[in-house]
Amino acid sequence: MTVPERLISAATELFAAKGFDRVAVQEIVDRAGVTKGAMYHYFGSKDDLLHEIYGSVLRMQTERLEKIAAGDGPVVERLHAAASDVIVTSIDNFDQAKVYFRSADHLAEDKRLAMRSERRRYHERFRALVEEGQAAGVFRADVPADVTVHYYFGAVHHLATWYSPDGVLSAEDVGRHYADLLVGSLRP
Amino acid sequence: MTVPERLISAATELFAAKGFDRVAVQEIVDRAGVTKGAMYHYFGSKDDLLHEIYGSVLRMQTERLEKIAAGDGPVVERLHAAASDVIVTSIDNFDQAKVYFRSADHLAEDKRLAMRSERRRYHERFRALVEEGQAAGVFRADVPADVTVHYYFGAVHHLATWYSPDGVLSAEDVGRHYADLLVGSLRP
DNA sequence: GTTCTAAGCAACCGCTTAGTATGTCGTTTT
DNA sequence: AAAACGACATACTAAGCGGTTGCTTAGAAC
Repeated sequence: MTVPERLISAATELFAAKGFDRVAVQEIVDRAGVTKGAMYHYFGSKDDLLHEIYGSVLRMQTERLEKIAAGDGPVVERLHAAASDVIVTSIDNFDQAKVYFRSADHLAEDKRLAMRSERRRYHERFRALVEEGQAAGVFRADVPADVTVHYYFGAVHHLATWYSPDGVLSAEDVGRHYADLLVGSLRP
Repeated sequence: MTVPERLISAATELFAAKGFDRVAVQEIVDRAGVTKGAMYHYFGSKDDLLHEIYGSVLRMQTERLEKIAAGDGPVVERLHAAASDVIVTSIDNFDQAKVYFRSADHLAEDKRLAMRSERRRYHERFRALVEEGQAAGVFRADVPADVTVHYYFGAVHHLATWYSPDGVLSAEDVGRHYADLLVGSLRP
């Protein structure tokens, strides 16, 4: 691993474990086996590290969602697949996901705005799936799609709080359960 | 308002707006119109303030849940009422709820353990409701009740991130929608 | 083989922070 | 009336923080 990779990796683990504000730059560079000079050579600030982690998760999830949503199966199946996929990939990259889920408001103002628009795009792509099902009459329409999406992603974000990879539930188990609940709640 | 009340109130607003670690004790006492001497007279530490806020929300929610769960209507209605109630009360005390939802891991070790057992009690009371419905055959049983409860409280906690009291949705609207989604997802 | 540059180090700086030690003043107790 | 006490204010400290600044070194370019 190169030095910048080691720094990102160390920062991810530490941010996931203690939260952004509880991690000193010194800890990160210690774990990466370099000094602060090296870190500030590759990254402009501590915020930059967070920004990097945050962005990479968001990009990955967005890509996958768009691919799944653009598939050609019935909308119920596509929504189920998308709902399940976000769980599985979040658990597979659990440290990164934890940082992403819990650190949105630690980003500096300028970077936060940039990220927000990309996050909105993700949200709206998901919402479009729900609305498609509503228009087709296979999903209930008395709950606004927007609310439903917030509802579901609340559940997803909360994974970081309760799920443990050492427990009895595999990532696929949770993904299936969560997707079942979502799709179930949308039955007319 | 007494001085300790003003301190709690100021801390609640600031913690809700910026997060525990981003708030200096000096800011809290400034907003409360006193000095640090006063604060450390009433509270042992900055952590104590958080602990106080955290505990009061938890106590309130637990009390209300137990009252609702112990009612004598059908389990579907009791679960719906409980699910809706937690939303409405969270929004009615939005700053407190925000602090509660987002600050669990900022508590000092000893206080965190104390809180965890009380939170578990809350969680299990809710889970018991779901299991009651499963046993009665009115709820699907292929998703573990435990997972369902985590799922729902994820959605609830996420309120702090997206909901705005100034928007078009009232607390009751959101409460009804969320409860509808939960109960809907549990239909066999 | 000299020059140039990127990579990384060690030391340091200015600032902020939670917490403390002590002082003051009005009220209650004796 | 004296003493004790509760309720704060003032002033301070010790530690930790993110970030900066030269400096050294290793390898590529010519």
